[in-house]
Amino acid sequence: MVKNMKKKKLNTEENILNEARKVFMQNGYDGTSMQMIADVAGINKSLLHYYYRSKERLFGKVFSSVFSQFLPRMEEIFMSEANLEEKIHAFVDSYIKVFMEHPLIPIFVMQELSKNPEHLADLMRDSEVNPKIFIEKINEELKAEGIKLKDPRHFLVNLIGLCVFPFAARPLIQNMLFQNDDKAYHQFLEERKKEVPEFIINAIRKG
Amino acid sequence: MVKNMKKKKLNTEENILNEARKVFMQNGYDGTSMQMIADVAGINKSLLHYYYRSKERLFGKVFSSVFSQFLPRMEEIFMSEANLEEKIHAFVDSYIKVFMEHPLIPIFVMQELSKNPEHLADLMRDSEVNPKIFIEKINEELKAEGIKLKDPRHFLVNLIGLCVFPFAARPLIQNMLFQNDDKAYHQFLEERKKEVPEFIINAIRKG
DNA sequence: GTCTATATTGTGATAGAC
DNA sequence: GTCTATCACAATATAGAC
Repeated sequence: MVKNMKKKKLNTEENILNEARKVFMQNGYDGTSMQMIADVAGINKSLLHYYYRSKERLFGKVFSSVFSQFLPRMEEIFMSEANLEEKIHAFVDSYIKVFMEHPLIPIFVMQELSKNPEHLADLMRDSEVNPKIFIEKINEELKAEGIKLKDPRHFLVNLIGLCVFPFAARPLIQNMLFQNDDKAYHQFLEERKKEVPEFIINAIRKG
Repeated sequence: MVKNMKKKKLNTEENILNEARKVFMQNGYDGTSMQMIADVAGINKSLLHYYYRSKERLFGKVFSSVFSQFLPRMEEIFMSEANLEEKIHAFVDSYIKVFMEHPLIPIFVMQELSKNPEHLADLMRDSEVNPKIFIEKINEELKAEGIKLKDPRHFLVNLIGLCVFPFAARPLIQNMLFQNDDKAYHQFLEERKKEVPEFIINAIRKG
């Protein structure tokens, strides 16, 4: 009765976006051709242009969808009513989880933003996330806990960096530290859900 | 009297490698064409092939030169006779310095390794760096200082991640936390030479 | 060693039949 | 909406003159 009961075969437009997302994330903008996307999506090259006009526009849609998948979490977690330790745990747990499901997000986002930093302005305008009040909120939070930091931005960068880096540098880490053992690397990531919060909390208490 | 007294005009082969390095680091492998390199190097496209046979081979030379610029530092610092705190300071200071001079290294290396992880095997074979004894050395170091960590690999990943991340995620950080102010971002990096070691040492002492 | 010219394939994009 | 055919151009790479 309801539309879209069949598992696959959502409308073509959404299907293209989903498949384009996979291909772009795997190969980057420059490493992806419209032909590759068409093949993966099981349609003709021309249809891509029919729905999205150009490669750049299609990529734009893909990128902002990826971007909005991880950015809002940050604010959401830190604006909640939990205490600081709980927030740190929630933050780390949430991000390690997303990245374990979508391991290509970090390197994809950083790579493409590195090539086109100017696109960030547009993305931030649409995102409803206000970095300034966000930072101010974290600052209050730290003060309330009696933690004196010269600049809360170091705290935030450390927090995010410790979550992101193991995914961005996966090949290096997995090769050098785990002899390319997938299982061992995976377990390492699981451990970090506890290790990273402990590390951070130790680092900032007293000081 | 001596050869190469003229500042520029080293031999063509080296010149190509230097310019190719800049272009590849800025645009990545897929985002770079042989024409771009030829233009920047001020020579003809064909000469690139004359000296390096193919784009892939030229890229290979570039990549391994970049790779060997930052990998050996790691072992060098940790194999020295300094104590743990000194090593952490030396490590952070050394890497933040290199990356401030060559800010594109982190994202370039991670991006290209992410696309071709299999190349790491070759690079490691040439590099004289043995990760296994390196990790063991750090482990002993930590024990000698009375620091009990379940796995020294978390320590190492944290240490590297805290240095690398601010460069890999520069656009995000600079936009969201510093309103795209170059000066402020630069000062932030300078601060991290002190902030990061303090952060780490706090985190691991006792436990 | 360095150039011009060219071969070959792939690219993003559009026109037009159905 | 979806396809085929095609355009104009850029890509890597090679051959051959100088």
